[in-house]
This record gives sequence, structure tokens and C-alpha cells, in this order.
Amino acid sequence: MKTITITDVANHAKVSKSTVSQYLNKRYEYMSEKTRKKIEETIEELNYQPNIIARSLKQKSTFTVGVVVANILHTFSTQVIRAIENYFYEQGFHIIVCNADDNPEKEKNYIEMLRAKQVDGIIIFPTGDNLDLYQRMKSDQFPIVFMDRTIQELNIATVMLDNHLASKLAIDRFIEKGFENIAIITTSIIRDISPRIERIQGYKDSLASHGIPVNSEYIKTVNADEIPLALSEFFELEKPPQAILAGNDIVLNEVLRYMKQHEIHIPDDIAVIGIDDVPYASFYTPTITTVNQPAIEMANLAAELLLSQINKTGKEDTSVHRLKPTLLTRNSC
Amino acid sequence: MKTITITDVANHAKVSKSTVSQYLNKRYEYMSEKTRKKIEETIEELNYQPNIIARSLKQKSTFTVGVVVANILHTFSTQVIRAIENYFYEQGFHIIVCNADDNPEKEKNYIEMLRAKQVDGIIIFPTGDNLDLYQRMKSDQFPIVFMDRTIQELNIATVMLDNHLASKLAIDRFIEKGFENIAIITTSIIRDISPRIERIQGYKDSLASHGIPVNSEYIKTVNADEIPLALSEFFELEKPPQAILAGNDIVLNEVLRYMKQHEIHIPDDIAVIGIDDVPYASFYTPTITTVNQPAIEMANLAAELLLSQINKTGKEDTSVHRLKPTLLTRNSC
DNA sequence: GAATGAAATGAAAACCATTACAATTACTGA
DNA sequence: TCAGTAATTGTAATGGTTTTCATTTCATTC
Repeated sequence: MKTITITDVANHAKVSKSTVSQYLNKRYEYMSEKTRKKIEETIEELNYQPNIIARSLKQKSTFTVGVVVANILHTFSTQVIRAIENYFYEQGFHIIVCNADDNPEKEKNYIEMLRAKQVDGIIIFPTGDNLDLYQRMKSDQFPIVFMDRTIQELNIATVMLDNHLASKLAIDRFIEKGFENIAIITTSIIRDISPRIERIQGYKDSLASHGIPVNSEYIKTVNADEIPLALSEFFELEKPPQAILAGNDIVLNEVLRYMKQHEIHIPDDIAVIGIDDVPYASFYTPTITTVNQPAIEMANLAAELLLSQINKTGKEDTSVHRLKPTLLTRNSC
Repeated sequence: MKTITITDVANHAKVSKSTVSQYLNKRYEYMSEKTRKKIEETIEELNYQPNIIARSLKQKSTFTVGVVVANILHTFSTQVIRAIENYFYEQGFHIIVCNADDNPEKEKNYIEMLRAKQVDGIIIFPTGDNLDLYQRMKSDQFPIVFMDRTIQELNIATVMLDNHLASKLAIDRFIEKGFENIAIITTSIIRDISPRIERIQGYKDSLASHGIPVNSEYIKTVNADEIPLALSEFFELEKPPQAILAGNDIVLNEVLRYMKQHEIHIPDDIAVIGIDDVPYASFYTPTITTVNQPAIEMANLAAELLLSQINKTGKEDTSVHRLKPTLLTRNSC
């Protein structure tokens, strides 16, 4: 049961610790074939695993990165986690997944824990309420990449969607189909989360560019459980919307559920487009037109940016990378 | 930029490292109010964060557990990850998420990395091909819990679904609705993954218990991308099935997609039940009858079992906990 | 004012691997 | 045999914390 250390290996193989360490770090230049073999065998025999904790302590590098998502319930988050995990696996890194639940307190807690654990970097979907923390990481030159959301004034590398375009794609499609009374629903979070703001702004601008006046009654920002109510309010308007843009996958679910319950027919009674593709979009009845985020591409880019900060390769990149969404045209509009 | 250590704090506060350590570990018994205050202030002033790596090295405990899922693409996996993350957050633990991609090599790699990183325990969805590894962990008394799948001969605590019952619930429902020609499709994995086996066995037994002969043409185990083909083969049979049991959420997606494409009407042309609830089940047209796994409950139980192994509280539990699925009756059957 | 005992604090070892460096030994070819 | 190189070793320092145990401090008591 006692753990075996490098010393044990050295003793067994009748070589010095230094040599074993050289071996472990694959510095074979000054090492005879014979000793290499011997060490190899001994390690095998004793089933020795170097203690990474001890190594990390010395090298100040843990080959671990943290991923703090704002809300793990979004399909987008899980897609991103998966892709990041995949990317870093190839690089020999592990990822610690943290779910901040849209709660800045929890986020703070996680970030501090991760730093105390000496992770080599963090990818974070910022809640937006821990400016001082972000600031400090930045000034400590701690590797960090923002995902999905940005905080303008901080100059931290960011990967996010071109949300403005996302709305525009949807609105253009609605208008092309002849709809002018277009509503938008997003989920509510207290803070000024940039995607939501930008999607609403994109919605407004697109309408304006088509010369359609913005009707504030057509814009709702509510919690997931209040979506049915919000929808009811739409339908009680004297001029109910003819089309609805669902701000994310959770909203889309609720919208579809509502329509089903109230036997409102898509797209005849109301047209629907969702931001975020959903697995069932292509076989739902009707198939659902969605604005797709290139989640994998975004995740890979974020991972790449983080890794280059960790390795200090290339010059510092503090820009906001906005990736383009694509409209997946189907039958709901 | 240089990191501050306990030594810095000690020097600043003019006390010894030991005393600071006592403070950090909240052992105030033998400590004057004065020094406590002073240390507190100094930590605040220097913005000191203890280095958890160093602590871990000494304490041989990292407050981190690994979760190795076989395939992160399943809804079930993500639900479980989320719940486990949540449980351990409360306990001050972090989780490292690993996706083995149903690949024993990758699984092996991960397990070894996790152990080298000195995680305090592992929850694993075993691929089933690393018996020696599992064995070794067991004999090292390393905390480990199996999830979703078991390996009989190992006597390792396991949390899994009562898969036999899952099939039975579905079959009983089909039969209650008057169907006798019932097919089952599961995804293929080379190894004998217990849930798949058990679900098929449950299917056979349930049919038998109703006096219905088992027709092997009605049983398919194929990769996700071969599902359309498998379905076509069903429909080319002289007696095509009247009902299909989809072995997991991915299969269900493919089945629904196929039916949509070929304009086969559910439940009139064919009845469908899926194992694993899916987010859209309750508002799809028709709503989908599913057999639901109590994912959160299962995750919590697994986490609890692992934690009790880590803390060595309670006596060793090596039993296989089988949780009951429930039938969510909707309109697809 | 010294002895006592409890409270408070400190010194140093331990954890395990890495690394640097000087020192040693083993070989090679001339 | 010697120089020169290749291979290996030993030692000590490093990293930051915990932990044990010895020591110091201090108030109390006789």
C-alpha cells in the first residue's frame, strides 16, 4: 500500500535518482541503452507512477486548465466543454469543469479555488460581476480567455458569437418571408450579459434597417419559467406578433412547448426561429429554422488562445474574436 | 508578480510559518487573539492565497475527484456530470471531467493521469476493457465507484439503472397497447457493455413472459450512423415491427429522424418508446413515451458512495445499486 | 522569587520530484 | 597510456505547506 517514489525506482534499478529523473523527462542523450532499458523495466515492474503533484510544485505547472461556464444547462455550454476537453486531451492537459450557475459568488469561489490549485489557465464564461478578479488575473498575466461574453474595458482575449449578426440573419429571414410583426424573447439575467444585449440590439437594428418601427411590447426578457406568461401576453396584444425569435435553446424549448399546448401552428399561425441549434431541429414537425453557433470552432479557438498564453508563444492577443453564425433554413419560418 | 508564500506572511506578521499554518487550518485553540488578528490582517494585506499544490503534496489529498464518462454525447452523461459537479461543489471538491469516447486506451490513459494527479477518487463509466486497472485500484483501496455499467467479478460499488426493468416497462406498455411485433435497436459497442446486454435481455424476458416468441430479426445493435439502414431492414421484413424500442437517446433521435424522412407516422404506423428522457419528449408531435433514468438521484448516490470511501466513513459498500426507471407515458405509444 | 503548568510559538523534518553542478567512472580511439 | 568524451552519480537546493515536538512565554501559586 505504501506509495513508491522515484527513490524506490532508483534503488531497484541500481541507478541514481537523477538518472531516473532524466529518464522520466525523456532526456536520453547522455544515457546508455542499457540503463534506459533497466529503468524502463523497473518502472514497469514496480508499477511506478511519478507523483504529478510533486512535479507541479517544482515546475509551477499543473497541465490542468479550468473551464468556468456560466450555465451548464445550455446545449452550447456542453458542446463547448466537450470540444475544449477534446482539444486539451491531445495536449496532455486535463480540464476542471465548474458551473457558476450564473452566480457571481460561485464564480468567484471557483476562480479562487482554481488559482489556488495552480491551474495553468482558465477559460471563463464571465458572469460579469467580478471585475476586480478579472482585473487581477489580467495584471498577474495569468492566462485567461473569455468565452461567449466579453467585458469591453478589460482587454482580455475573447471568443464569442457575432450576436448582432445572429439576430440579423433571423430578422432578415422573417422579413423575407413577409413578416413584420416580429417579437424576441431572451432569458433574463440580472446583469448586462453581452450576448443578450447584443441580440436585442441586433434585432432592433435589423428592423430599423428594413424601416420597421421597433415595438417595445415585442421584446421580452424573462426567466425560463415565465416564458409561457410572456407568450400569453404577446397573444393578448391587439396586434400579436407573427414571428418569434427565441434567444437561446432553452427559450426555444419553452416556445415550442407553449405552441404545442395551445395548439398554435408553426409556421402558419406563427413563425419561429431559434438561436442555437438543437438536436431535434432537423426532424421536429415542422423542422426548425435556427441560427447556429459554431460551437466547436469557437471552443477550439478559445483553447488555442489559452494555450498560446500558457506557452507564451506568439504575441499577446487581447482581441475579441467574433465568429459568424449561420442560418440553418428549415420549415418553421 | 512573484508569488507570496506562507513564509512571506510569517515574516510580515513576525510569527513563524507554523503559526500561520495553524491559522490557515483554523486551529485557533493555542493562539492569542492578537496573533490571530495580525495574521488575518497580513493575509488580507498581502492578498495571500495558500498554494493548494503544496498542501496536497503534504496531505496526500487534493480535494479533487475524476469523472470518466464513456461517452459525453449522451444526455444522461451530461446530466450526471452536472449533478456530480453540484454535489461535490458543496463539499469543496473539484471535478476533473474526462471523456473516454468509448475507447479503452483513452480510458486507461485518463485513469493513470488522474491517479498520478493524486485525485481523491474516481467515478467511472467503465468501458469494460481495463480489468487489470480496475483491479489494481480496488486492491490499492483507491476510492472508486462505477456508474451506469458494472463488472460483476470485481466487487466495486456501482450505481446503475435497473435495465431489465427499463425494457420491461416499455414492452409491457407496447403489449398493453396491443402490439406484438416489437423491435429493439441499441447502439453498438464492441465490448459487452452491460446496459445494452441487459436491455436486450430484459426485452427478451418480457416478451417471453407474455408468451411472445423472440424474433431475432427484430433485434439490432448498430452504430449510430447505421441506424437508418437497420430501420430500412425492419421495414423490408415480411412482417415489419409495429413498435420500436430505442435503446438510448441517440438512437431515439435517429429513429425519429428516419420516420420523419420516410413519412412514417408515429404512433399510427409504428409505435416508439425511448429509453432516456429527452428534453423535447413532452412537446414533440406526437409527445414521446420514454423510460426515464433518475439521473440526478443516481449521480448523487454515486457521489455519496465515493465520498464515503474517501472519508472512510461507514463500512465498505461494494454492492450494485440498481435504481428504478419510470415510464413517462405520452403519445408515441 | 522560584517552581509549575498551560498557552503560545518556533525549528525542522517531511512530502516527492526536479534541477544544477561538481565529481566520478567508463569507454573510445590515437 | 592519455586525452577526450560519454555516462552516471551524489549532493544539495528548490517548491510551499503541514506537522511534530521542543522551546519559549506568561500568569499563577506557594
